[in-house]
Amino acid sequence: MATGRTHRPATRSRGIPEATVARLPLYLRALTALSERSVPTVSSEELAAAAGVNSAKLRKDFSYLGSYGTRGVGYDVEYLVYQISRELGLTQDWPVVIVGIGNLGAALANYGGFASRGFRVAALIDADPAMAGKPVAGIPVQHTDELEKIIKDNGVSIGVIATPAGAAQQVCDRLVAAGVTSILNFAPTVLSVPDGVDVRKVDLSIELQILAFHEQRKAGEETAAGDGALPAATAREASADQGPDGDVPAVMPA
Amino acid sequence: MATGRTHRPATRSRGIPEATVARLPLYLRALTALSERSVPTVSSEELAAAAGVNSAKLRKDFSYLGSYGTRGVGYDVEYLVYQISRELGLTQDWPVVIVGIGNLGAALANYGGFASRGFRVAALIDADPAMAGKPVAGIPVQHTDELEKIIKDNGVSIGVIATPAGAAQQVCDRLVAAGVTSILNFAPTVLSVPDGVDVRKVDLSIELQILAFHEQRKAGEETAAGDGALPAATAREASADQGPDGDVPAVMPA
DNA sequence: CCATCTTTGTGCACGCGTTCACAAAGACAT
DNA sequence: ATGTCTTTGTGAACGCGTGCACAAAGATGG
Repeated sequence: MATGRTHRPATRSRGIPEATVARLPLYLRALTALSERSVPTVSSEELAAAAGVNSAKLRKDFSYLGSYGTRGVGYDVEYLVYQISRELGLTQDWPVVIVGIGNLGAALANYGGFASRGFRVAALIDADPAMAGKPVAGIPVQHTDELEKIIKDNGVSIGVIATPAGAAQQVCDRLVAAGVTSILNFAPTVLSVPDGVDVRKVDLSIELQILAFHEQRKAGEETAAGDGALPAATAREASADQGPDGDVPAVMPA
Repeated sequence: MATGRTHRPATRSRGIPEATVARLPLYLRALTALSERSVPTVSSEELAAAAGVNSAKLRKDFSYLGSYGTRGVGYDVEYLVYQISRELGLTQDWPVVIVGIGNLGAALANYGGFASRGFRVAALIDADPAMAGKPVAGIPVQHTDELEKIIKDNGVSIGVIATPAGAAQQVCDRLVAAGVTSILNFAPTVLSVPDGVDVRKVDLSIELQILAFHEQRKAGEETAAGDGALPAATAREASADQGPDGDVPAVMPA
């Protein structure tokens, strides 16, 4: 033992684990619901159940933010909502641009989830000249030529890419060059970006394929209940595990 | 103490790590692109670059599937496409139902990614009677009343929920009761399902909030002042985050 | 003020996933 | 055949995330 290895090179102090960050929005949602019902306090057990996680995990997550609970009582809902919102940076306004106003882009523009939590759709951008000026979700679509100007004029740092795969990297490059440092990518492509730029991808195709894998597994277990000779173990499988982990894989088909 | 919990001997053999399963679709997409360009073989290094992962990780991933590579040469593209497709269960046809044909549901229905890889939209279901019969993406929308019948008649085991949050759990329960054992959930809700049912969720709001967290982190490192108006687009070198501790004051509001 | 009861915060151990580094395996040239 | 060169497949170490189990902290009641 005495691993004596480098004890904390850095990455601590304000370093909240990525897995925890990914769960904060989940807690926030549950807390907001409680807040709307005017529930004053909530225990880790209750909140964990509402968020679909283990209570010990939740307490540990909160411990990274500080000690906001009261032993014997629980957490103050309003206070926690504020703390998490602040930690996630939702107390400020984030202008967002959506590039690629096809079916998906339009759906995103109409998605109420944006406006509700500090996010504001600053502009909709599409490469099709015929789309220019046409209002989607009450916002007129602008042409790709305006991309750089829009980003700069609005101080946009978060961009959403909902273009076909072929255009994604090019759009990404332009967004980054114009100053965007966080990208949510719905296109089925692996984007390459310079250091300092965050990319998260969301893809239906990958999610479905993962489901298909497990589905096939389940189907195979029933019919082939011969060699294993360890039937009890099946319940342990991946069963009803909720959200994946810190990251959401994504890849759409061409 | 001394719980000495027996370390699961099972979960091996056919047990491909979840993290690996999540990457297989990524490899498959890269391989398909190579296949279309008639590239016969590919090295782990090249394929890893195309998929955006580490080559050692890729090789280990493939090692769970078996030894499909040739040392000194690489992997046979076509063969690997087949093996991964088979492993993911994509060599068979998966009928899928989409419930909730709003903006998002319609976008999903129109999404070409379904048909392209073993997935077939068997039906579109919506609770609004006015939608019934109306074709979306060439498929007539059916009313929720038909849900159970549709599931059973088509042998559907995978369901996509694109309803408002309030209806999601109810729809989920009905899908499960009718025989669906895999669910892709787009509604911002934590679904509770019985053991044996897989749920994967895709949540735009959460993804954006995670981006906002990192964005705030980046912005906070430079200066506390700056409101929007980022200087020239030289967002290139912002890396080196994780500044030395003690730089972030613990603002404690009243 | 003390006893009891509830719930937080966390030390600890465990298992999974990632990465390094290298021996084994095979292609290819001579 | 033999040697060299390329690339796979994997043993081993490491670090992160998870969950248990419990002591500390504070509320509550007498």
